[in-house]
Amino acid sequence: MRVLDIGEVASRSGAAPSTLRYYEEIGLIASLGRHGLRRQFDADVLLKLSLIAMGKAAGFSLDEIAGMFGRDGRPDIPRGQLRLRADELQRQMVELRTLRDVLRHVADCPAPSHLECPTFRKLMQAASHRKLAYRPTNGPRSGRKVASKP
Amino acid sequence: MRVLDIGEVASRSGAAPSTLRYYEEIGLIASLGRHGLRRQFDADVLLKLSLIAMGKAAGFSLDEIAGMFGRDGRPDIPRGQLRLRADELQRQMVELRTLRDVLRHVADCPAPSHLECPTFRKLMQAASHRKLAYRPTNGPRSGRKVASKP
DNA sequence: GCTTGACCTCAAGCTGACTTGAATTCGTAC
DNA sequence: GTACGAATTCAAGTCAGCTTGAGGTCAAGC
Repeated sequence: MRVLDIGEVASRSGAAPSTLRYYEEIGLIASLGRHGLRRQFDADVLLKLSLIAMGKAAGFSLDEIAGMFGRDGRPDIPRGQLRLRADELQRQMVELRTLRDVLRHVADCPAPSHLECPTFRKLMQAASHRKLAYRPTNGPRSGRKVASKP
Repeated sequence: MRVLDIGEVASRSGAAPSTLRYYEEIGLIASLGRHGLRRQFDADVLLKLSLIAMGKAAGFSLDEIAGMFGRDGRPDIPRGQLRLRADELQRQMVELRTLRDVLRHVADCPAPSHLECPTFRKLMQAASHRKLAYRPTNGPRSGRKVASKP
């Protein structure tokens, strides 16, 4: 079992030490113990950090990501829920693709002003059916708090 | 020229009145004036709010969005920036797809623990080349401040 | 044995995008 | 003319996800 100290985890994962400390504080990752003052981590933490990075990239909050790990720190989500999440990601992807296409169109459209471009106006029409809603910071949903393990 | 008061703009756009006031405060939208205390808006503001919504969905900050309107209040979006953003959306999509695949795999994988499943590990390997980096709140970049018009 | 440099803790600060609350002011309907 | 409801202002609060800074501690290398 390889043991890494925080500095190494930091440089390998790209996360700042302060971030790792923060993650530990909120119970998202766990350290094995200390060497003097220095936190020591199992090398597995790198894998977990990758998962966390992916989750963040996908728009999940840290709370939600934390909910995806079981008591033993292993990923452990009811399979049905996983499939639901996957489907939601699928939908999100479709939205992103649409948006990407809009942006590309607008970037390449030769009309002097976008308001004069019929394609743009049409896209705007389509978009304006969507309602604005406030979502504090990022992430599709905020729910349970990250629990610090007792 | 249709004139709407703030309540109507709010209900049509889905943005809360407080949000509209906030947008006006930072110079993102402008009101025509008042009827008594009530702000009055040109109906055009709805289009602008749609644009703002799209911009937000695309990951632009309000600052950036504000920068996309010319002096006359018409959208005037730098094409290069749009392409960059589209490319970033592309990358985000790829991440989402990977995560979706991970989730789907995990949902269907019969291995007792995912960490022991070679497929899982391989997917994670692929993902782990990505570095984590802190981006304060949302949006890939924060830049100029929204200027209130003099 | 001393220095060095990376780590530690703890509280506080920051960013963006709003919301909330208290106290107030209107226009309109009765 | 008075009550009502919706809007107003302003300062302060909120949220996530960290970073920063001051002051302290430790293990390893010389």
